[in-house]
Formats: sequence, C-alpha cells, structure tokens
Amino acid sequence: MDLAEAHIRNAGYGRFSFRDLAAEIGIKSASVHHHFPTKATMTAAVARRYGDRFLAAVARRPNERAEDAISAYRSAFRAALDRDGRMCLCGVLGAEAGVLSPEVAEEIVSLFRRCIDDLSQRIGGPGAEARAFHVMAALEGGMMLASAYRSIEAFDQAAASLA
Amino acid sequence: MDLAEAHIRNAGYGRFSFRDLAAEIGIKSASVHHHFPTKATMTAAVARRYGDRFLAAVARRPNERAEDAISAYRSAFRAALDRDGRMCLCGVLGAEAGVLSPEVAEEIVSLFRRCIDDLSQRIGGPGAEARAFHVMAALEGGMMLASAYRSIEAFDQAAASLA
DNA sequence: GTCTATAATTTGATAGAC
DNA sequence: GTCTATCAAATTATAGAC
Repeated sequence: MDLAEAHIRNAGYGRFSFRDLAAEIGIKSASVHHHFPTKATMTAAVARRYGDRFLAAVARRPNERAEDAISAYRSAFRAALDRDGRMCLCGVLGAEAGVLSPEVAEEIVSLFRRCIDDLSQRIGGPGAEARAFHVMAALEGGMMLASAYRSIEAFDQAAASLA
Repeated sequence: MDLAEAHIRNAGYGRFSFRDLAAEIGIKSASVHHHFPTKATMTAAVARRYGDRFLAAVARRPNERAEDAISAYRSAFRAALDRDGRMCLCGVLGAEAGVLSPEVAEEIVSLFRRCIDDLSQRIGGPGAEARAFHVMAALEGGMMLASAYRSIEAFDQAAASLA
C-alpha cells in the first residue's frame, strides 16, 4: 500500500499497474491480486488509509483558534509536497474524480468531505463552511500549481494569505 | 480538436485515445495520425488553443479595477464548469503535469504562467503576484472540488470570498 | 485524407499448481 | 502467498494502397 500510494500520487489512477507494483516489490502481479481483488479495491483502500492518516496529522489542538486550524492544514499540504515531492492523494484523484469507478470516487468525495467538515467546525462562526471550502480549494490548487511549476514557491505564494 | 479538448477535459491525457476520437468522428485512427503525428503533439496544440481562447475571453476591460479582473477569471472558470460540465483543461492536465511528456507539460506551465502574469499585472500594486497565484489556486481547487462533489455549489463556496 | 493491416507493447484479471 | 501461464482487450504508432 505504501508503494501503491506513491505510484498513485506520482501518476494518478490510470497510470499505475499491478505489474509495476509487483516488479518493484519483487513478486508477480498475480500475487498482488491475492491481496486486492481489483485495482479499484486497492485504490479505495489506499485512499481511506491516506484520509485517516491525514486527519490524524492535522487533528485539533487544545485551545486553538481558527487560524491555527488553517495553518495545520496548510502545513500538512506543504509537508506532503516538500517531504514526498508529490501532490497529495486527494489532488491527484480529485482531478480524475469524474472518470473513476464509483468505488474509488466515493472514497475521494468522502475524503474531501471529512476534511471540509473538520475544518468548518474548527473555524466556526458564520461563513465557516464557505471558508473551509475556500481553504481546501486554495491548498489543492496551490499544490497543482507547485506540481506544474515544479517549485514549492508556487504553493507558498498561493497559500500565504490564507491565515 | 474540439472533440479532443472535450475528451481531455473529461478524462485527462491518459484516458483518451485516437481510436475513440476517430470513432466518434466516423474515421479511423490512422487518419487522425495524418493530422497530428502523436498524441502529445495534438494535446499540446489543444492546450495552446485553449489558452489563447481563455485569455481572450478574460481580456482586460477599460478602466477595470483589480476586483473586475478577478471576477472575470472567476466567471470564466465557472462558465467552463457550468456550460461544459467539465473541468477546465489546465486543471485536468495540471494535475497530471508530473508525468506528461515535456512537450505537453511545457504547454501547461506556459498556460498557467500566461494567466498568472496577466492577472498579476491587472491586479497591480504590492503583493499582486502572490494574489494572482492565490486566485488561480482557489479557482483551480474550487473546480476540482466541484468535479468531485458533482456540484457547482462547491465551486461557488470556494470562490465566493475572492473578490 | 482516408483506408486496411499490422506491429509491438501494456493492461486488468483469472485458473490452477505448489 | 506466490508462482506460471494465459486471456482478451486496448494502446500508440507505422507502412503502404487508394
């Protein structure tokens, strides 16, 4: 799953294969099918695990203000870019969302929803939901720009004014 | 090229084929190769045309303020979603940027650059470039959210606070 | 400009032995 | 859990006739 996550974040759903995964591990693709019946199943599992870990990483701190919550998300997105040199899973699969199998698409929407609900609650007050949407959009878009420009500065410029 | 653009925006670079295009037109894939030697060539041409048209559509109006420029971009993105029911080309290919052939990747970066330079000039003043990055990121991200949620309201929520 | 035909490769998935 | 072997399909691209 670690390897699958890396491949998906590198290249998207349509560009990774069980054969490639297997070759890098040193087994055969048929053996991968033993653990995950289909590519969609595996991708959905990877997406769920990714979401669980992501939400744990940005989890609420005691006595935080709205700005702290937003900063936590920004730092998590930035770390994904900086540490792994890759876009986050939600960004890659989100862009493909329109043509993914329902199984995978549902997991991605759920991932977005979990983030936006969490962020919205922590921001609080009137307009919290719209602000949460805005923050998520700016972070996802900033990541896309950084990926295209191949420079994390694009992300920093895009996200600087958020909090 | 119209059909190619629609396919790319629907499904991304990796998911459209000359065969599919040809079949919808009523010719054979070999005939498509007569007009565009490779898939990358065609995609680069489609991206350039898309950029030319997009920049013409958002072109500066006389006596505009910074807010007018930002609104023009927001409206153009929203129209792409609303009219075509698809993400914009830059969003789809931007997410794939890391694994596209240099020919196509360069065209996408150039498209982002043209938009951000234009927006930055029209916004003007200190911090104009960062604001331009932020606007583009929020619009691209908003489109991704709308695509995943299958609801344009996600875009509106994300983009409401922009201008 | 379009066709037929085909090459060379890759893909997701399955059957069945060990 | 892993393997060999295989299938059916799709893909990008080319050669050469009309």
